Amino acid sequence: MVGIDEVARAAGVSTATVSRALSGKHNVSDSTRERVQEAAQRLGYVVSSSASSLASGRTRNIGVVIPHLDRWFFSTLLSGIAEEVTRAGYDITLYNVTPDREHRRQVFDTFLRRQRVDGVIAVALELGEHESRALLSLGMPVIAIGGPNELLPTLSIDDVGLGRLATEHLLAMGHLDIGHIGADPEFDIDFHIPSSRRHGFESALRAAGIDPRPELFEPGDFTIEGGFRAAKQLLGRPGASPTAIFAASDEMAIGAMLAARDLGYRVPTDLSIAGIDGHELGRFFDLTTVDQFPARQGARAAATILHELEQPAGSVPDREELPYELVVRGSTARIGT
Amino acid sequence: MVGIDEVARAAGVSTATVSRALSGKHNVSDSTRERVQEAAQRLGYVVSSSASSLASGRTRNIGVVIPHLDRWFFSTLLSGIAEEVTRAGYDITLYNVTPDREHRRQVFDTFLRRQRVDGVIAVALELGEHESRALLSLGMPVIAIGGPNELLPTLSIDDVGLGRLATEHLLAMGHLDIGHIGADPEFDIDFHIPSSRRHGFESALRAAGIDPRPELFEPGDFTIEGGFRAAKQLLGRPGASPTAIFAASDEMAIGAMLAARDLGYRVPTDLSIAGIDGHELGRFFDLTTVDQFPARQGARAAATILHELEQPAGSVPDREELPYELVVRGSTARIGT
DNA sequence: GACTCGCATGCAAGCGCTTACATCGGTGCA
DNA sequence: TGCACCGATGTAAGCGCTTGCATGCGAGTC
Repeated sequence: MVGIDEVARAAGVSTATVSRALSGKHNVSDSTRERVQEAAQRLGYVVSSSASSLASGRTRNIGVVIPHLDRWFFSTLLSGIAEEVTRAGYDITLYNVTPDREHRRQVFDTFLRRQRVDGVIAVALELGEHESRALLSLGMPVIAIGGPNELLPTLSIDDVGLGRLATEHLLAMGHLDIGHIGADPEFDIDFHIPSSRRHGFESALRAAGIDPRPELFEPGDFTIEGGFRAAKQLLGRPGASPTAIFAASDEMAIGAMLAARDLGYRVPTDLSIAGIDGHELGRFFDLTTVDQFPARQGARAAATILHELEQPAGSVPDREELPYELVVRGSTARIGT
Repeated sequence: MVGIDEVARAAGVSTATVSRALSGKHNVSDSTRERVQEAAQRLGYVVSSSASSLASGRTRNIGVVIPHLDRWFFSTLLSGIAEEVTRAGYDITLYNVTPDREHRRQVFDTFLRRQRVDGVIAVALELGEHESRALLSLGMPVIAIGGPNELLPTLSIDDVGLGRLATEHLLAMGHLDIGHIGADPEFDIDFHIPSSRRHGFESALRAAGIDPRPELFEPGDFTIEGGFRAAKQLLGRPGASPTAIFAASDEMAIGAMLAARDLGYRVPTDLSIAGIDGHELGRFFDLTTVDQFPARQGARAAATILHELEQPAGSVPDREELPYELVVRGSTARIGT
């Protein structure tokens, strides 16, 4: 591996000048810079990140803490982060936290503290106080996407509003008997998103003068299969007979569509179905949804961190709301049409 | 941030001993090691990866070069890598190569050469000679998953065999008129997997004494939607009338199932459908497939690299075949049942 | 013409670890 | 008892860069 002194020799300057020329500092004459760049190019020189990091204290690397890699929402979000981060010439190192307590503790207390990264993006994790403090104590820019977090700067989405918007859409189409597939109350302890959506659902109903009926609710696990099972349950329940279903995720909504079809319902003629997320399959299934633009969420978090790194002047804003948008497609219609 | 000398002072030993104790070297007495560990724990000391890397030349970090983060196959594979790598206490840094030529060149010629990683896993990329050589010249263990590659150690899957196996299954069920959704010949230049599967398909037919009929082929883009479109095309074509369809991916097969249902076919009574991949949705759609275990592919590549890193004795085997397995479910049946 | 100033460049001291080598007590054996 | 040997520990020289400070030089100022 060629080192900086070889380049210095080749360009006839000191290593200090090579370092300055290559890292784009402004106090190098143009001619020198060109000569250095040409020499570096010719010799195939690339700075060693460990040496550079040690000397400068900057790694040009962003840590991403993420609970799942193989779920659509997360991988899409990660993709958004990756694009933005790569564009800025930074690398990404991945910390895939599993449900395993011990491993999770290790990520926060050890892995992230190895000074391998300049900043951290924590994706859709419900962080405990210890974990939040661990992130804070890293002494570097940190941003959380998702759950509200008192201690950390957060890019959060209004899950109550998301649920309300989807429900209001169904109400606006004249539906009064709306089923809901969502939060299993069991999970609520450390995963609040689904129950927020459910609150949005119920508050929209109440605002329209409708009392939520327990028999119109069915828990689901956020997969297509789970939505399918839940919808069969809901639609088969005596006395339930909803004219619309709001599922707390697009994957469950798609499962519900398939279940409805299975049971002989025509969507949307007999049953309207709406979801949340903006899943890529939504277009294919012609699913009405509230899009939350996960790729853009990732890109935005990345941009915020990068900005903070380049201009430490403005600190990360404490709390920012992410946009969402109702996308009306063919799975919902006015009642009775 | 506490440094190694604080720990040394607290434990009453030299920094050398701290380093040895913490990195699990064997020439430290048990009592000293405990004292050091206790002190490190108490002070919250974690070694700085850049300092450690610079001094030792080892980063404890694996680079993963991957073309998509948001496609099921890739994210599942990545998930497999992550689990294995994390278990060994290594980090992962992600190099998400995009179709952009310039960016791609940068990844191979610059990013990977920053000495940030100890080894590289290149996932399902068709690497050009320049790129292969760039990886080789890194002077570290490298492994490619997917395409056959003359120059690099490869974990490859027999795509011809995969296609043949799926086809043989359909033949064994008595099908003679088998449609195929797969390789768009246009893509063949830098993406050979689908055409290998197609070759497998055709060779199985020929071995059974059947000549492939061009009207029973339709290109697809590996998405559900693409499979849906292709199946409609294929099933609507006058004179085609297949009794079975083999799609080169599960996502296309699922699209084909939905299209068939749309057109009034009963699956498998009127039409058998088989795919390839082992997609998580396959179980839900009761899809017969040839599973290629992507998560295990990732885990295996990771294990190979890690092993090589720990025991540089045995070098990475040049070429290893990945296993695959026919999973028969309800989407295929004997003809005429 | 002497002096100041600013810019380009060089010098050299680290950044925080790892590790080859030296040192120092024991142990075991003749 | 003396000597070789071995395991635990310390000493200190880097690892390959970055950057504060010093230097030198040409231009601008009075």
